Amino acid sequence: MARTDEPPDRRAPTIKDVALLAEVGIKTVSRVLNAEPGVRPETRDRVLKAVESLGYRRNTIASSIRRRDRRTASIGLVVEDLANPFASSVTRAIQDYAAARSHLVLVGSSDGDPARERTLVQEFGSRLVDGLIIVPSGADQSYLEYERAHGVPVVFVDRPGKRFKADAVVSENAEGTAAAVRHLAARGHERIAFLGDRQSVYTAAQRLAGFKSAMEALHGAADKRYIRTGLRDPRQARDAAVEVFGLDPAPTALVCGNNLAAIGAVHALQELGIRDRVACIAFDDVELADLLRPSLTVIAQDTAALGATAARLLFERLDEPGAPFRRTTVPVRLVPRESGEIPASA
Amino acid sequence: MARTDEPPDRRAPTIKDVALLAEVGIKTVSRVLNAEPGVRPETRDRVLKAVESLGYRRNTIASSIRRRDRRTASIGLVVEDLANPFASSVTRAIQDYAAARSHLVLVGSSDGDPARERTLVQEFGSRLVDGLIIVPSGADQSYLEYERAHGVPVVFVDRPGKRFKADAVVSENAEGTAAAVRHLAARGHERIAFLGDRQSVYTAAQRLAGFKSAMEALHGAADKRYIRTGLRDPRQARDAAVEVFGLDPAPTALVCGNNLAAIGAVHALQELGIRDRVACIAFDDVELADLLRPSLTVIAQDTAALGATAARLLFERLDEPGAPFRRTTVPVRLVPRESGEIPASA
DNA sequence: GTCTCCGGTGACAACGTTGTCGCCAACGTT
DNA sequence: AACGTTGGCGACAACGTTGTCACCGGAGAC
Repeated sequence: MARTDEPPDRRAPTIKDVALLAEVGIKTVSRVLNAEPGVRPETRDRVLKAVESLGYRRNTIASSIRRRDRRTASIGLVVEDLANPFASSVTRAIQDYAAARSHLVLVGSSDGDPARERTLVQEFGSRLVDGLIIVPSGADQSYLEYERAHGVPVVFVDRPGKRFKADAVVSENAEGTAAAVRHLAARGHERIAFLGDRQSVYTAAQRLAGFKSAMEALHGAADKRYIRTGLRDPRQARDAAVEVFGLDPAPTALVCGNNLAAIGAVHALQELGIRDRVACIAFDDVELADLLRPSLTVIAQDTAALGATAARLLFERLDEPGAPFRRTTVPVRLVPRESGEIPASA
Repeated sequence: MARTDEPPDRRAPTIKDVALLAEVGIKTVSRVLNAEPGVRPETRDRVLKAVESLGYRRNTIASSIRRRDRRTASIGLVVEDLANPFASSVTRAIQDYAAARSHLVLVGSSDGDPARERTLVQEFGSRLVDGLIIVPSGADQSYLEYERAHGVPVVFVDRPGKRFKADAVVSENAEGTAAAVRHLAARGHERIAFLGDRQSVYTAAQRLAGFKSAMEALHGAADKRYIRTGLRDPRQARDAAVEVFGLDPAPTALVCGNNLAAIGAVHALQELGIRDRVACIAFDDVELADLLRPSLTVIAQDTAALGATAARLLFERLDEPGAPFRRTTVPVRLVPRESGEIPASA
């Protein structure tokens, strides 16, 4: 007995259905849909009417498997953690750029795990993305040769990849911390502490390097006891800050290498009751930074530019695969608020 | 003359290449890849060796067009603005749930524009996503009937859809603001102000409703002069707060309907110099809320649960298309900090 | 020895689309 | 009148995969 309780037509209409209804060949439908020449206006109208009345929608992925360029009009993005405001802001900018070129974005979070990053890239690859934008983790992105060999270009964002040359966009990290140091020095600070992430993370290393070179230019050299790295979360940053400000003499100012360090550090200063006396500048702008007391001076990254540039580089690479690789930098901006203005004598 | 400067083999290897190398038929390769029974272990090994040596990777989308279930192992997600921490946090939770089932997530931002939402859904549809998770905007989601008719289930998150019945997960918005009111009332407050978004936004309406009913239960009714809605950004919220706290008698406490309103309101209280005297509870947790002085009491939404539940509902719907629709609610949590403890007499 | 059955396998169609090619009618040119 | 050209169009192959089916050889039943 025939089953009649099935939904009548689960399948979406295809060009075959359209062709049948419009009484033309399937190729003519394809021509109309792709705006190819060689179709009489009245035939075109018949096809469009059939498309309309069936609610036909092109099957992009079936089309892509047959098309010469194989493009799926989608790109893959790997960030460390999409829940992090830095990542989500960059992602949003990439989305907007991609949308303007009618592309969709597949997003995955690697959590800084190279294996997870690689898995995501493979999953993207098997979905035939046209290109990849990656915030690289780990010490080796050479596995990406496979993607490139098969026509999938890669752009790195936030950090350059390792063992794999490709287009990249990064912030001017070293310049940012250097500017922070100069800003503090101009307020009379000489004993400036630094709290940062693991040095294996590109941005963390760059920011410390900028800090050190600016300190050297001013005072000969930075005091190593005031520099703490390898801090992965606010808790570790807090503990490190408590230690550093327990030194004698204690620093009079503090530069934080990222927002997690900043959160921990402000907690520590609060607990120690010296939040009003120690100058503080943090990398990454944070929501509400201007509502803290004292409000927090930050080195803000231009996440919109970071994302938009990464997307631009990718699309330009798609348009011109043979062009030389480019590494672009995006300026950071010191946003002066109260915490950076506290003088050394406080 | 033949062009020899082309890359030697841009095309990724296919099962045909694998079959050739392993000296088997393509169907046997397919069997091995899909772990179908009926392949001798030694044949299997030959195939796997060939897969390995060619670096073969299954073309998921070619496979999906032929497969009976047509699944592409990808889902589409429409949020309002991915750069918003609420959205990115929910997205991250959905990603994780999807990844655990080997699914990828396509994400788009609607910016609250119903037309954009619809465009995104269509783009997702033409990429053959297996399902959709949507934060709906506008007054009519009935266009989703098309997707459902063609086998693409929909789950709403954060707000229910309008004119379209589907699974949905929302926060206990009304309970949240009601709890805030009760919390303030227990500290002696009777004149409590409310700042919120446009009432056409589901969550904003729910939160005001919870506020009003709790006020009625306590004091008979809320004073309408203390209630301001339609606030779209921190600037408008600030202005409204300045007006409300200029009234005589002024409110002694404030409930903010969302984080943007909270930011504006805290600015206003700061400017008016009454930040230490007016109690304040805000919907949505914000980074650094605990570092403000006074630290900000909030009604935190469980974004992780919201996202995970949405994903779970979607996958369960995929597994069982005929089941009755479910609307799930996720509890909110009042996080007591300093600003909620300020007594009415302050 | 013949027949049946079954595990293992491959040839081929099919998915929805685009690329290639050739057909037909209408037209202009010799 | 015969010929080439052109615009408009459709038949069919192909993309990389899975589904259907039939084939082959050997084991077991009679």
